[in-house]
Order: sequence, then C-alpha cells, then structure tokens
Amino acid sequence: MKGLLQIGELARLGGVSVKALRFYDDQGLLRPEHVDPHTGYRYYTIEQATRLALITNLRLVDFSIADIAALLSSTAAPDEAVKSAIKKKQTELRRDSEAIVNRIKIADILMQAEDNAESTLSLKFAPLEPQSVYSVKKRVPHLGKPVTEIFEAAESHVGDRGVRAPAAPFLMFHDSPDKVEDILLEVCIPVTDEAADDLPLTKAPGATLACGCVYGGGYAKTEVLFQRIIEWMRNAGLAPAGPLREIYHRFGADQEDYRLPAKMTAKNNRDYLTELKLPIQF
Amino acid sequence: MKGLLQIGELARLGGVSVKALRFYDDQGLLRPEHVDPHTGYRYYTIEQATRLALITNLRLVDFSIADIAALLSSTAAPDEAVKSAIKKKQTELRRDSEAIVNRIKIADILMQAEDNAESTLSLKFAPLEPQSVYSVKKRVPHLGKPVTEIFEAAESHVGDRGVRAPAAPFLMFHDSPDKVEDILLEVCIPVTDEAADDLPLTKAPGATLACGCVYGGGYAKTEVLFQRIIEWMRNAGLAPAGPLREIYHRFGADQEDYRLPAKMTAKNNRDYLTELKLPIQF
DNA sequence: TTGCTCCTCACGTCACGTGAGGTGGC
DNA sequence: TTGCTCCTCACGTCACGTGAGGTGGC
Repeated sequence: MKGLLQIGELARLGGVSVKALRFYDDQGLLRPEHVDPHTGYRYYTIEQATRLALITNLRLVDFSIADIAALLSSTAAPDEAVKSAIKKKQTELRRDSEAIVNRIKIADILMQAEDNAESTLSLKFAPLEPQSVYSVKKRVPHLGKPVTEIFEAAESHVGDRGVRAPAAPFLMFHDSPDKVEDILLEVCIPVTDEAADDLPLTKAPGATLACGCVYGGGYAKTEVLFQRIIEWMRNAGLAPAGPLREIYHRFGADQEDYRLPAKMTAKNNRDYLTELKLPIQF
Repeated sequence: MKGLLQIGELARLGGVSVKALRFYDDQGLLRPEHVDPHTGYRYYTIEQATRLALITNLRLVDFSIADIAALLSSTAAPDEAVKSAIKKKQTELRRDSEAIVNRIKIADILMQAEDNAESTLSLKFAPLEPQSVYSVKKRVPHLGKPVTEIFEAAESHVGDRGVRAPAAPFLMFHDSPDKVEDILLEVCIPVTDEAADDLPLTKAPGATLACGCVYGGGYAKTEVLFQRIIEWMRNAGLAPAGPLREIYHRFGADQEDYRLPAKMTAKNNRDYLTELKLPIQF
C-alpha cells in the first residue's frame, strides 16, 4: 500500500533478519511508521530503510544496540557525536585486536608447553597483575632465618597500620635463585591501595604473561623447579622479563604478629603451599 | 584439614573467582575431591589446582567450557588432542583478528562518510555475499527496452526450471553507467544453489565491503547517484573493486512470465525501489 | 559473640535465533 | 483453497556476576 514496506521486504532490502527488525522495534531503535491495529503487521517507509542503513553501519563496527539508540536519539549535532563515538570505538577495537594477537602468541607457547615439558612440570600461564606492596629489598647472607625475620618485621609493620591486603606475601629473587650466598632479594607484603601515609608503597610490576607452578611441602624444591622452568623457557625460545617470585600461599608462621587468616599458615612443613612465577618477555 | 583447599583458597591460588569454581563443578569440569555432606563445603586437592591451571590455560586462548570439558575427558592421547585443538583454535583466532582489523578500517571509512558526503547521500556499507545467478552478458545499444527484454527472457528461462531464488534481480554495468551507447552489461537472476543441470550457473562475486544506497522512483536517478558515489569514493581515497550493480527490489513487471511474488513488482513508476551497490577495494 | 567464608537459589547479560501455535492477505 | 507472510509468546545462548537469604567455623 502506497509504497510502504512490509517487514520482510525491509529485511531483504537492509540485509537483516525479520527477527532483528522486530527486536529493533521492541528496543525503540526503529519503530515502524505504521502498525495495522487489526493484524499487528508492521509497515515501514523508505526513509526508515535509510535509518536502518545507519544502524547496520554502526553494527558493522561493533556498536551495541544500546549505544546506537543513545547516539541516534541524541539531538544536538548527531554527526559530530557519531564521529567521536566511532573514534572511541576504534581504540576499543584496537585493544580487542591486540588481545587476540596476544592469544595467538600464547597459543604458540601453550603448544610448546605440551611439547617440551616433562610431564611432571605442568605450567600455568596467566597475565600478572601489578600489585601494591610494602617491600623491603635487602641483601642477605643466605636463605632461611634472615628472610623469615624480614618477613616477620614487614608483616607486623603493615599489620600495625591495618592496610594488609588479603593476598599471599611473596619474595622476589633479584639474583638467580641458585645463588646461595649474599642474595639480593625483596620481601613483598600486599597492601590495600589506600595505604597509610607513613608507609612507603611500591608497585610490584605486572606482565602480559607469566608462567609458574604450584607445589606443596618444604622449600627444598624451589631451586630444582626453577631450573626446570628456566630450561623449558630456553627450549621454547622465551626469556624472563623480571625476577622470579616465590609466593607463599600457606606457610609456617607461628608469630602472633602476622595477623593473618589462619588459612594462610600451616603448622606442618608438609602443608606448605608455594607458587613460583616468572614473567615472560612478550 | 589434611592439606585440602577450600574453594576460596583454590580461587586465589588459581586466579579465578569462587563463582567460576562453583560453575566448573556444576558443569562437571572440575569436581571437588570432597564435599562435606552436612555443610556442602567443597574441598579440593592440590592436583586439582593443577587441573585448574590446565583449564585456565585453555580459557586464556578462548576455548569454551564445553570444548575444554570435551578435550579433558577424551581418554586417548590427551596431549596430542590438546595440541591439535590449539592449532585449530589459532586459525579461528586469526580469523577473528582479521575481522577486527577489518572493522577498524571500516570505521575509518564510516567517518569519511560522515565527513564528506553531502547530507542527501546516505550510504550503506555491508559485505557483499557471493550469489549464484543465471546471467546473460550482452552489449546493448542503449538502456530501456533492450534490457527489459533480456530480463524477461532470463526470468522466464529461470522460472521454467523452478530454480528462482527469492532475491532481487540485478544488472551489472561492465562499462561506466554514464556511457549511453553500446553498453556492456550483465543481467543477473538469483537462483537456488541446487540449480538445474541444463542451466549455466554463474557466481556473482562477493566483496569484503560494498557501499550503496536505495532510492525510490524511476531510473533517471541512477546516473547522478552513481556519480555522487564515485565522487565520494575518490574523496575518501577508495577505489571500486568491480562493476556497479543496480538491484531491482520493486520494479515494473507486467509479464505473467516473471512468476515473481507480487511484492517485487509495482504498477507505478513512483513505487519502484532500486538499490545501487559498488564493491570497494579493501 | 562477631566477622568471615561458605552454601543454594534466582535472575541478569546481549542480540537476536528457534520453535510453537495461530491468523491475515492474495 | 493453498501457500506465504506475518503475528505473539516463551525459551535458549555463554560463562559467569550480582544479589538475597541463610548457615557453619574460628
């Protein structure tokens, strides 16, 4: 009738489905010019085909229906609004693209992990988030007691100020962890981001990708596991992008000063739960 | 208790949410070693932390939960299965990446369209799908009657064999459409893919992107609109990647031979509905 | 005793696709 | 009259996130 389009015609014309048009009607994005009160049939004008084209243009570059509705209903200078929205969308798309390219690279690495790793070493890969910590960087004569003492002091220092974040404390090895004397290391205690004024805050840096593994029991295993990880990385053509971290998920703290949830501590050496993590150059 | 992990501990350890672990339990992907029958508390072993690592590794490269469940439950040679699955996933990811890069390019083009187009010309952009057609390529002395005759013959030829696809017929201009004499053009009638044996089938080629517009009324407008599109493309630094198509969504067919739904035809010149479409070099 | 962790529903997300079951128009 | 188009529900998608409302453990 007089040049109006039925829903199916507009759908073919616009290259969308009839269901999509009904959905756009529901959402108030593209209301038919006329709806037959008896049959409920929707009828569209040719100008609405033009509006539909605008919608599909924006859908093509990944705008959501809600965004489009907001854009097209904004009254003032719609062209400018659309242009700046597209620009913003482009930076989003670039982020998405980068994320996918990263995934492709990670997939390569995972295949290497299937290939090369001795079956006993099952590596976990994950991005490493930056974390606010209270850190004490120090050279110690050897591992063990001196490190424990720094940890105890640091935990109680942070605990006193009530800014302890609920995450495991960790150690960063600035020397190779197979070095046994005069080791430069950094004790890190996670703290909340709104830390106390009188507490120096450090950001433990993040990384696009890190690999690591979890082990139970005493710390004797650290060194050999670290060697295995390093060896695997070399085979895979990868290089570390920062110091190794040893993360103490469950460890032997019997000091009241620790003020930690009991779950983070263990009486028995056998129940220790430790994680090694090494950032990867990406 | 004896080294088992509560759900929250495993969540922190594995870098996932408690909700995610409960979901993996539901899905049978990672069942807790032990569930307290009284409280419903879930308890996990350290080996399950390793399995969780496998899961998050695969999630990291975009495997779905269902895919992972299938992979990890497959008994034979899981390593090989995982590797080949990752390879397949990589080609998927490459496709995704390409799609996003295309979107970024299209976004540039859309901004150009906002900039340069006279407001009366609103362009629609869309990929152009390849289409099976019965085509007659011929040089005609001029537009009008000779073209109509070819269309009529072609429609009836296709109609006789019952292979007419429900899409609009179109014309491809192999010469510039501002040429008025001795024009090389191609009449295209969409046909179903399982076409008749005695009907020569042509694939009208697709394109990553095409631009076009719809107009109502007589064909006098074709030429000027085409000029406008060409001019816009030049301004936008784009080039056509194939012949212009004129698609007849509603046109004046009074021949019985057409066997077309009535909606595709119009008595009155004013009710004609035509689309111009030009593939873009991408 | 308080605060923390855990539990089980139930509902929301996003842009439609997929029926089911039924009616109007040529 | 038949076949086509259209209609309105209602449910599914994907991997959880977000409460609500309640209980167990230190």
